[in-house]
Amino acid sequence: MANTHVKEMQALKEHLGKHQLKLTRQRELILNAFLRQEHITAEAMYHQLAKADPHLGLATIYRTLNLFCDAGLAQARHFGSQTKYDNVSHKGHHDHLICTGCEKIVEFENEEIERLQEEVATQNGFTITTHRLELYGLCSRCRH
Amino acid sequence: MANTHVKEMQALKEHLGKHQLKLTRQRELILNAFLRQEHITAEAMYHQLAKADPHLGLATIYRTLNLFCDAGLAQARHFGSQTKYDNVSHKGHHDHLICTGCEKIVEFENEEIERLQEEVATQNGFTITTHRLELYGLCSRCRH
DNA sequence: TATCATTTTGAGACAGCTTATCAATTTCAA
DNA sequence: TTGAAATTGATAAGCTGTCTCAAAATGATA
Repeated sequence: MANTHVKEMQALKEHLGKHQLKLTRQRELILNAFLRQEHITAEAMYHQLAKADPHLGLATIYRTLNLFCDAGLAQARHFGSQTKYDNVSHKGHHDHLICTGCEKIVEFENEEIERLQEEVATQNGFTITTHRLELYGLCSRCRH
Repeated sequence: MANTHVKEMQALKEHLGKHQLKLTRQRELILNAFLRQEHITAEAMYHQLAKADPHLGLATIYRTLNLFCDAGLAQARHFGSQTKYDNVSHKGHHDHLICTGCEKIVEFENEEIERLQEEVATQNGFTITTHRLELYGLCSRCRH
C-alpha cells in the first residue's frame, strides 16, 4: 500500500528538502492515509489513524495536512465551520458540486470555465495561482 | 443617509412581517451600516458601530447579519477562518478575485461562467441554489 | 393611549475547530 | 556515533460564532 504513492512521496521529500524539514514516520503514515481519500477533515483522519497509531496527536495531523498544502499535495477548503483537505496530487484541479441536502460532493472539471476565469483575471490585471469553485444545490435524490 | 436604502428597508420589513419578527432600532442601524459596505465581518461591523451605539452587542450583529442572509439582503462567505457578509441587495450575485499579496478583493460577474455552471449542474442532476467562485492570485501591483 | 404576549437585546458563558506551547523524542548531516 | 535542529504529543490557549436568560423593546389589541 505504501508503495503505491511513490510519486507523491517524492514530491513531499522534495518539499522537505527545500525547507530544512524532516521526513518522519508520522508524515509517511499520514501521507499514505491521506492519498487514499478524496476529501477528509483532520478530525476524521485522527479517528481513522487511531487504529494504526493510537498515540498520533491531533495537532500533528493538522500540522501535517497543512504541510501537504504547502507542498502542493493537498488543498484546504472551508465548509462552514470545518476545513476539509482535498487530495489534489494525482489529478488536476477539480471543482465541487455540493448537495445541501445530503452533503454529497461531486467533483467536476470544466476547461471552458477555467479558460473564462483566466480571461477575467487578465482583464483585471491578475495572475491566478489557484481558485475555488463550489456549486451548492440539491442533487436529484434530495430534490424530492 | 438612512433614507437612501428605502428599497432594502422595504425588503427587510417584508421578511420580518412574514416571519413574525420585529423591526428594532438595532436592525435599522445595522442595515444602514451594512448597506454601505461591499463585504464586512461581524467583528469589523461591531467596532465600526461602537461609536454609534457603544452598547450594541456582538451577538446582535451576528444575529442580524444572519437575518439579512435569510431575507436575501446578504450572503455569508467563509474566507479562511472568518465569515464575511456580502451586500447582495442592490446588485446580482458576484464573484471575487482575491490578491494573495495585498488582500485586495475585486468583484466581477461573468454570465458565461454562470451559464456553464448551470450546465455542469444539470449534467449531474443538480439544481443549483447558490455558488461561490474565488480566484486567488496576484494583482498587477503585487506581481512586482 | 395603555396593556401585555411575544420578540429582541446585551453580556457573558459556552462550544467547535485550529494553532501555540514546551519538554521529550526523533531525524539526519557531519 | 554525535549533536544541533526539527518534530511530536498532550494540552492549554485562541478565535469565531452560537446559546442562555433576565431585562427591555415591540406592536397588536383593546
